Amino acid sequence: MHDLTFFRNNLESMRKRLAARGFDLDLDAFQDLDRKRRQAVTEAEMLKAERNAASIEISKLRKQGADTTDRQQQVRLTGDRIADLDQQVTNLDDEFRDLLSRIPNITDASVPLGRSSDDNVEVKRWGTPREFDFKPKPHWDLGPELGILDLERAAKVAGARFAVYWGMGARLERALINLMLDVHTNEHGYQEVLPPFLINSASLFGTGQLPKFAEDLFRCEGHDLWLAPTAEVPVTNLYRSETLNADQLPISLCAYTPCFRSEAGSYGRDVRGIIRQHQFQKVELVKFTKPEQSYEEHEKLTRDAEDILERLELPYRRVLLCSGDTGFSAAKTYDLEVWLPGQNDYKEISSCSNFEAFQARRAQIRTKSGKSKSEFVHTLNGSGLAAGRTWVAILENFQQSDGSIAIPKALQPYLGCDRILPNEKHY
RNA sequence: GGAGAGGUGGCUGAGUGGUCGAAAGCAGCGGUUUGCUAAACCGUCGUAGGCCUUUAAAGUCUACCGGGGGUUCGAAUCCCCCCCUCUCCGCCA
Repeated sequence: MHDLTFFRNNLESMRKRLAARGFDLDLDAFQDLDRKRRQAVTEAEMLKAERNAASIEISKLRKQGADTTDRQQQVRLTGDRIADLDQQVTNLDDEFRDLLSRIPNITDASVPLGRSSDDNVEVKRWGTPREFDFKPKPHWDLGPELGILDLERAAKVAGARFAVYWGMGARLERALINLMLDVHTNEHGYQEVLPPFLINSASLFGTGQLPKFAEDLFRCEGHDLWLAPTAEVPVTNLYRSETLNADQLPISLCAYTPCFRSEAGSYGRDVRGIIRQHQFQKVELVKFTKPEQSYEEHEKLTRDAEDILERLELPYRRVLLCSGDTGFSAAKTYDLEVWLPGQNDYKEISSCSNFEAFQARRAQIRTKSGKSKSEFVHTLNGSGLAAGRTWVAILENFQQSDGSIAIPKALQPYLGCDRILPNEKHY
């Protein structure tokens, strides 16, 4: 959400910058609503001042023993008009807030202009895709053949876009999560948190998923609770409505959580395998920073995510999203894409964003040092990494001609072996 | 799920219908005093929104005592609903 005063004072330039990311701001609608709201507020407040004065007057008169019935009757009428105006103000406020809360963040100056993912800019490439002396298989063949991935039974138990992992498949997922958490907490300076997986509407509003993207979420019937689509939501909202001491910033947190997404509108995309699931596991990195340090921390956070890929010896590239492809709340986003031999392409495995004050303003997360006025923090987050897609990358990149999977050195202590062989107990 | 207690400013904590945005204390900030520190003393000290103003400041008004509704000329205070915290009981991993 934008700062109203700033937005109002810079309407034309905001309109242009929003257009750069493909959002069409209706200036007339904005100004009209803004003007109507201020009119109603002004009128209601004038009447309230009048009523307050009259109440004090009545109080004095009654102490003197005067009959105030008529005066009370008059004020009562004023009260009715106030109630009427207050209702108008409430309605206009809601409407205005709704309008404001659906306007996306503006992108940073370093973000290239563009309309779609075609205009994203590759800024870096690490590792060389391996040369195979046989035709590499996609994970949806490898997993079931090894008896470690079972999509049929997942469909029975839950439905399409769910997975069941057996034996070393399950252990591989757990090993990846443990490796990521250990590296981030021990070597990158993040504190681990384990947040709730169900979250309320206020939290989703704070990070920007609501009100605009409700259809992407799963909701618990009869409760104000939703399944978290990413740990970004519960972790960023840990400090909702709080003022953080500037000396403590930046605060770096990492969290393992499952993530639940309805994937409405993704029909036909990534239907094979486990690239796109209703549930996937992820280790998330979240930072709260002072405004002036957020871009430096954004680079660091992205490097922290990349470090995991490098330890796992997985070739990847870093892509800077263009204005049109950057998400609703973000000012700047890097996607990390891992090489998947089975798809013969790079595929998103992490997304690292700087939201500047956009989420902090929605979630009321401030910072204050000494006597300076409090200001909104900047929030950042990134996957470090999506475990499901890392699982896929391990299988596809390290598959052997005999169908087994070699395990990169860094992961071996976590998996307890250097190779995944066919699961003899998968019936 | 049942019974009870409670939610007031950064914190502690008064306040049961009328200048209460709210006593007092602590912390914070500014100052006086002081060889330094400490103490003492004086002052100051919430947030948001509207009006005014070129912006800001100042000024002024409005709102805010967990959230929402109601009663009243007037609500932190009375009534109703909800949420949260704590204690006990039940249930449960």
